[in-house]
Amino acid sequence: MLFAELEKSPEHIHMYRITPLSLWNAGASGADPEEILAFLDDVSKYPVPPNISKEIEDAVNSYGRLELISDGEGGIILIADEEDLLERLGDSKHLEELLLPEPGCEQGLRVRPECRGQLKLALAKLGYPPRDLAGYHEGEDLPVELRTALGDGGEFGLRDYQRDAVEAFYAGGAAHGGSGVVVLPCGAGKTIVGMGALAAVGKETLILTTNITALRQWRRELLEKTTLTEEQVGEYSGEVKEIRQVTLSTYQMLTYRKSKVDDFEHFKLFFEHQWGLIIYDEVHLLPAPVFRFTAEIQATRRLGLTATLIREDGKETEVFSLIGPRKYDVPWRSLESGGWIADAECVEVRVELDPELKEDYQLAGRRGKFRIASENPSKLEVIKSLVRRHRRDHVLVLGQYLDQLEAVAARLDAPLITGKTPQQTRDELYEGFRNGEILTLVVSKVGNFAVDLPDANVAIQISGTFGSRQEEAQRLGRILRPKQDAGRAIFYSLVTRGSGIATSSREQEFAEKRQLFLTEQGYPYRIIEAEELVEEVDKVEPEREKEEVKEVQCS
DNA sequence: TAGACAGGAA
DNA sequence: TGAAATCCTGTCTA
Repeated sequence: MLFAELEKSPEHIHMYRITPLSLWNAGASGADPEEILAFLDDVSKYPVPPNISKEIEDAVNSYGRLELISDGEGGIILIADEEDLLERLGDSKHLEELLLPEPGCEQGLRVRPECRGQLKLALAKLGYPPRDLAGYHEGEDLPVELRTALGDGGEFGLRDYQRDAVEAFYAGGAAHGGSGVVVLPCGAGKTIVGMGALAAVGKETLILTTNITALRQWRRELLEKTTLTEEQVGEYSGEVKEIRQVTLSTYQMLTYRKSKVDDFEHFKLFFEHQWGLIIYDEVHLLPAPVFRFTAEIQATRRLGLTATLIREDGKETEVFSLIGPRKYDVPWRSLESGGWIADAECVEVRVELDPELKEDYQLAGRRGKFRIASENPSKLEVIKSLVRRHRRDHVLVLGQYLDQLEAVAARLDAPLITGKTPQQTRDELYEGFRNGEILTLVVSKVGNFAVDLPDANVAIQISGTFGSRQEEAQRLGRILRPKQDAGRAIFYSLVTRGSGIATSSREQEFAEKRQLFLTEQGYPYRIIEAEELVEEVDKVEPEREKEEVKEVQCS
């Protein structure tokens, strides 16, 4: 039962924040306020104050007090569970332009159909997110089935949680099912859920992704795992402009404008076909203008897929209102126990700031401090030790600053991939990493989004964006694909320790924020001191290395 | 007509 | 808070 978000997690304490949005999501997924209150009473030292219980109850129940329904003739009516509420809304200045002027019908307020999205957003801001039961336009039929058996005899079917996700999304069937967000960790098969939804809906579909690699990956998987043929799947990108029964495109394509004042040229893609379903891949990265488009196509079924609903820009309400409520969510840890994703351990390594930089650090401004702490050269030694300890593992070194990454790559004598690296070189390096010729790979921010980045079992994060929880989740996801030998995955995060007594560094503060999401998902961070780590590696590893050499000689 | 590259956008 | 990466388009070259 998810009805709160982790806000802070200082040692041994988790601080959750209960927000209207978190309660709406709970309400939308069928949570009972009684259950939530019972849970709170159960874990509270003192009884929950009555006014708080009331607020929680109201918030959970406020999702669904309003409903958008169809009048059967193409019109949309807003109805409420109480006359008063409806009256107040009818008088509201904020809603005036979104409703039709005539009082119209007995049941409720008539909505301007083209304002359906905006109205939902406005009502959510007023604290009454409506349940949208106004239905969807049909869209062109497109019978699709998942190939349940692959040619090589391997069974391919939906895993239980994937089937549950599809069902949760499409609950209510053709009339009502069909808008919402499914939250699944990287590597848990979000594309499969998308295909399941596509098959369930059985209509022409538009799929939007963040980049071309993801687009191609979708295309490949669609052709491999469904009955769709090459002729039915089209790519609408900078290179190719096909519009087929299933069309794949990128957000950047839709948001492209020649200049700031021009129109969005490719917006028409939304109206080009009678799409029965739109799939938003990585919905947490949805660019702001796409919300505007989405507000205009509320009569089309929408599925949002994401590993984390967190948006660093705080546009969660927009996602909730315009794409739909959270329909399905599994804690990462529970997929781990099912063996669908690898066991992972998170370790924060605290590193002393290089003495020569201490003065600079003191004098630097807020952002200067973060940069100096992030690029702390003392991290080099620690990285070296970690790589030495994991010399038989597949290690990814992830960082934010190019200078720093170059220094690390040079020191480790490992290849570096940045945004400037040509695709061909990337492919070669990825291939080398995949087949074990390369054991350590240094990767810049490209690693956050590159779907083709091979799996590793050890990740060392040496610097990252200002407290981005999303990035942290993305990076952990890199090592979560289940390993054949059931080996454990380890995620190291290097953080410069605060210089003063009992003060944290700027980097530490951000690191704490970054770690929230993982803590929420059940991945606690173990903290170790860099000095101890280096010492231990220096003590233990030479012995092991000798043994390894012996083994090699014997064989 | 493909590939390389620069420039703009968010 | 700021740096880095990406994609799309248009132009130039061979």
